[in-house]
Amino acid sequence: MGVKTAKTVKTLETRKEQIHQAACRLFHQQGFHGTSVRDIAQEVGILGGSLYTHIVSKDDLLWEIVNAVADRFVDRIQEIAASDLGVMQKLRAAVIAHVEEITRDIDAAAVFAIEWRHLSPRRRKAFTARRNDYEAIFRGMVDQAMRERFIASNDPSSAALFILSALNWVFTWYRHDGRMTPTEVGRMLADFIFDGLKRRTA
Amino acid sequence: MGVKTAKTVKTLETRKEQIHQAACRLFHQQGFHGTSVRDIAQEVGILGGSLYTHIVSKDDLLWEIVNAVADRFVDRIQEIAASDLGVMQKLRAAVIAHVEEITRDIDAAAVFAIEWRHLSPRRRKAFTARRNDYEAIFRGMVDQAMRERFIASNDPSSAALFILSALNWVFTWYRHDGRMTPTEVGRMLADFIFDGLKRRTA
DNA sequence: CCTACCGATCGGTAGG
DNA sequence: CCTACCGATCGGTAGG
Repeated sequence: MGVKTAKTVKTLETRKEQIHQAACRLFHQQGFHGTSVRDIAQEVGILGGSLYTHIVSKDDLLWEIVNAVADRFVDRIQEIAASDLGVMQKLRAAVIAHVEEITRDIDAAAVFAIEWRHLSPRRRKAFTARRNDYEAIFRGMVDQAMRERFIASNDPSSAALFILSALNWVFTWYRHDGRMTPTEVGRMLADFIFDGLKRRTA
Repeated sequence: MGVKTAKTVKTLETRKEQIHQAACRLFHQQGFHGTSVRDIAQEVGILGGSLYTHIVSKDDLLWEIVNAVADRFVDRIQEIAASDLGVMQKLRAAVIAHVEEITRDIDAAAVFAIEWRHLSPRRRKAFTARRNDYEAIFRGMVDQAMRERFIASNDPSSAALFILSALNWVFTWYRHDGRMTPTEVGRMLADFIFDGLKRRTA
């Protein structure tokens, strides 16, 4: 037994990570309530009851998944907000980061976007609060861009909702075997959002 | 008993309509697999087994709901496509119509957007085909607008996905007690999509 | 539309 | 991590 004891790259994952990955895939494909703990266990090669050595409850598993995604979103935008970029560059960077995070793991992104509704009421509330914080940072950037007269509208809430809407649906159509990288898609969407589709006649 | 025999406006609905409405609400709030046929039955004041006088199966109920929504989307865009409007006016009208249909019944729109995944495999395929047809009409308009040089990009697929993304997320945040009507939201989003958020410096 | 029921499966646990 | 099990609930049906 030397230093490289891993049989394959796959088995470097801990069982916990395997369970998270399997749960993401199944929650995305079949929905939270359409996935049984036995489905998840089977995917990692154990029986249903044995899952409970690794998880507290099915609800707790969902909670860990959506929180891991939320952590990444919040980290990315806080770093951008704290940078010394101009406000329009910050907004562009935030759009690209959002697309990068959504496409990093489509299954996890889908669970984050859709299945969080099925958290227990207490946790659903906590999740909504975190997402509101994230969106508030976004809205703050939009507001500043309006005050600095880069953005035309005077309704930062609606403009922020427009941006986030355009981004949040990406998980339904992005394909990793397509012709664009996540960053390229992010840049393209940033162009569409800030410059619009219409040809500038100037 | 005169002409106006209805006890309340509510009881004018047929039992079938009551069931559809209750199912939409519950499928949206709890998800398809998180809603039992007994939940739906309780909402209309009968027992679980009695539902089956009105529906064939739970899957069939979901199918009827998503198809009713699909019918409305397709009707609206076909009427616009067949009109004699200019291509940019058609696109604007299609954006507004899409928002109007999504906000007409938020519960139904959510089931249409999200819960269709839980249809039986055969019906899921049929649903995807219908949605692809709808999106193809949208994409055709975008393509024509590019050929007529109204739209700058030369990638109609990506531009159409951008538009539909911006619209399809609206069901998560539109509130009927908010300050804008569906048509106003549609017009605003059309402005954002085609003109962009950035102030035109011309 | 209800009563009464079907077999299957659910999330989760005890004890090893 | 498995064996064996818990009470609860699932979608759906027969017979009235």
